[in-house]
Formats: sequence, C-alpha cells, structure tokens
Amino acid sequence: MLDKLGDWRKTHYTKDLSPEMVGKEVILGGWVRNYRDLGGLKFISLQDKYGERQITLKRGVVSDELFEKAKVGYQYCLMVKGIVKAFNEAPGGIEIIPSELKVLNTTPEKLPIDMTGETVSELDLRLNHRALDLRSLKNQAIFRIRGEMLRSIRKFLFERNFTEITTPKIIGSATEGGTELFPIIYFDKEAFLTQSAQLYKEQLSGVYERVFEISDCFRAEKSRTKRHICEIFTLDIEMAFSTMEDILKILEEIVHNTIKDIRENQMSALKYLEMEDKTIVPEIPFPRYRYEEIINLLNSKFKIDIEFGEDISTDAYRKLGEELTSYYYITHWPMSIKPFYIMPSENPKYSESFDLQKGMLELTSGGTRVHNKQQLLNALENQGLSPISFKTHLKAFDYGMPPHAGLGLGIDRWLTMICGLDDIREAVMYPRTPDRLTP
RNA sequence: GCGGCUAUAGUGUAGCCCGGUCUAGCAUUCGGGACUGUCACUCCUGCGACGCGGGUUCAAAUCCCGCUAGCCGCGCCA
Repeated sequence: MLDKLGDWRKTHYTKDLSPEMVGKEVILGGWVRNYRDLGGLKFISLQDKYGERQITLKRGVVSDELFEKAKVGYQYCLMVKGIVKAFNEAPGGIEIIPSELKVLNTTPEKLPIDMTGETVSELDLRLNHRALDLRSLKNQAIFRIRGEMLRSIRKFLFERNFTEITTPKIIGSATEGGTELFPIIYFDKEAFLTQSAQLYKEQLSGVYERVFEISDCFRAEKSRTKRHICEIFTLDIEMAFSTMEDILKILEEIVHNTIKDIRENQMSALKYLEMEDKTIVPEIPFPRYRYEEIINLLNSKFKIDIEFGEDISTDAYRKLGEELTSYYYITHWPMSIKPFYIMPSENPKYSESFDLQKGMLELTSGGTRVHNKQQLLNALENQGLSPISFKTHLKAFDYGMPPHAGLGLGIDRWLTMICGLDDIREAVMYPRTPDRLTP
C-alpha cells in the first residue's frame, strides 16, 4: 500500500544539509540508491538530484512500526521526515534519524538494468530504460556537466551583447544541400525538419547583429558510428560586422571559458568521470593550420595522400588526432567543398572557413559569409542549386545585409569529449539514431 | 548502404573452437533466515537462463541455414 504525498513537501535537498543543521527536522525525498539491513540496524541511502544522504534506523531509537516499514528495494521513491544528526562514520558526516517515512512508489523485484554499480549494463539496454538509467551516478555527472556547459555559454554570450534567438525547425524547402533532410507532412504540403539554423541566423544577424541559438537540428543520415546521431544539439552563432578572424577569437574564448567554469563548478562530476586530469583548460589562442598544411602533414608523416579539394577521411582524422591531441583550427578549406554561403578568400581557390578540431573529432565549423546578393546568386549557381528555392532567404539580402560571420558547434560531441565518453549516445538524454526512435 | 562479429537467469559473464562430463558454472539482483554502525555490509539458504524458426546427428548451449535484435568498422555526413 503506497503512501500519499499529502501535505508533505521537501524542506531541503540532500546537498543543503550541513553540520549547522544538526538537531533540526527536515523532509527529504528521493530514490533508494542502496539499502543495508544489519538486523537491528538499517541504512537507506536516499538519492535526490543533487546527491545522497544516509537514513539510519536503529531498533529502539525509531518506533518498531517505522523500523518494520523500512523494508525497501532499489529505486523505491521515498520521502522521509527526520532529525539531522552528526555522525562521523556516516557518509558526509551527517545522517537522518527518521520519525516518519513515506513509500510513494515501488519498483519491480528485478530492475531491467543494473543500478547497484555491480555490473555495467549495455548501452542499448540502458537507453531502452533511459528514465531509470539517467538516475545512475555516472549519468548524473554527465548531465550536470552539460547543464554547466549551457549555463556558461549563455552567460558568456549575454555578457558580450548577444541576443538569443529561436528559429523554425520546420522548414518548407531544402536549406543548404548536402545532408539528407527528414521529410514531414505539414497539413497538405511537404515540409522538412531543419538541418541547421544557418540561413535564419544569418538573416537575424542583419537585425540583432550578434545572435546565438542553442537547439536541435536533424540529420537524416544512416550513420552508424559512435560520433553520429540523427537529432543533434548545436550552438549556432552569427556576428554582423565581423569576419572569420573574429569568430576564431570568440570561439576559443568560449571553449576556454566553458571548461574553466566546468572545472570551477562541477569538479566533483569531472572527478567521478575520471576526467579531472584530461579535461583541462586549453591555452589560447589555439594553433591554426591551413587545410594545405594539414594535408601536407598527413602526407609527409603518415603517407596519407589527400588531393587538394578532397575531404579528410575518417582514417586521416584518426591519424591527425594522434599528432594533434588538443584543440586546433583547420582554416582556409578549398572553396569547392564548402557550402555556397561561405566567403571565398582573395585567392578564390580557398575559402574563409574553418573547423575547430579536438584530436580526431570535428567540433565546429564556420567562417565568413557572403553578404552580397549577386555574389550569393553566383555561388548558388556554381553549386548547381536553384536560386528559386532560396527566394525568401535571398530577399533578406536586399535590405542592407551587413558583412557577417559565424559558427556551428556540436554540443553533444563536445560533451562526449569533455566527459571522456566512448559514444555520443551517452551524452544525450534521449538519443535518436537510425535504429532508435524510442524512448 | 557495405563488410565483419555477437546473442546464455533481471544484470554482467563462463561454457561453444574440439557435440555426450551441462542436472549449464560464477558474481550480483530477487525470496527465506542470522546479524545494532554499515557504506559494493557479512554469513547461511533457495529461485531464476541457452533470442526465434528449421536442419545435421544416436545425441546440440556447442555444428549448419534462415529470421530478429544488437555490436564494431567503413561509407554517407552545414
């Protein structure tokens, strides 16, 4: 028989309890992380979103009725009313001596995934039971770092006069070519899920000058790798009156500042993930290599032959990651493999574009954009794209579009690196892959 | 999309190569019992599994085929 919440409300989270509160009555709520029954003495480790506290039931100290009631299973949902007691041998030096206990919900006898820490269940199985899995200490650490990351990025950008924008995720036509789009039915029309905020953020840079968006984009590629998912979470930035040079500077500051904040505010999470020595604040400015320098390096050092104008293969990136382990830029990619909105360099063979790499992984790409309408029209035609399908976008370039530049950063990939995870799906609460649409 | 691999209690694994010894081992979870300072409590005890379908064979967890699910790599990927 389950207890009702009634008029009980939490007075504190587990993290709020301190030695100064000894003797006070508190109400805590959460889930059973561990349960130990020593006969006349029982311990419940109660976990909430911030941590855990020990509830101690000693026969003779608590009522017999309460003592008998405290027979709980892993991940039961409990609320406890009790007195804070200092006890050196208790975890954190504090324990709760309960006067009342509410069992608000129970669990099956056998949980579908391991929640004891004894064994590590397979990722696919954990994802099937994600709402439960996310309560694990590892996941708590990962997503605490994610929260800090987003908070830090937003704070940094707001302090520098950026405006947070939101752009449509349902779009009427293909935006940029390249990746496959998910088609959807929009009443009686065909529509698509957006692949990026690119065109909209460019337009809005002509209004709010410095804009950013943090949101989902969709890639309909059947990529079965540990680095790809179909619904990605990206940071998009666009700055008017700027070039690639300004973007390179602000991006390295963002990376530097975000990792600094994570180390300052979420060190315990980093430690839990054993990343405190690996996720360190990188020195800025980041090394910059031109695309040609990179392919020359790959050729001379690893005998990997890449023609100018070819993309860098997974294998080549892997080798590159052995050579360059920290953050670095690859700039001035061949214009031929960059999208139409990227500004060519003075020598139009090259482009004012860059990728930010961390080891083998591409984290960000960006560059200076074309703001002159005629030049944009020419670029569209050169890439075999139809100006008609970009008609509404092109209109924005009729009314004083400023020179601008920007970037797109994959938040999930970055979190994967920062947490030292093996698979990008670990860094997403509910990942979408070609084979996974639930939960 | 292509190639390689895997599938054993709730979870994680051993056994498979070399068919019989498997009445399928171990850890943990779960049930019962003992235990008043644990923190992966400890100890005793019990329950629980060969993905599905077909084939070979006297005999299949083990060999073969198909299906399903998953894993790894490549390709695709503003």
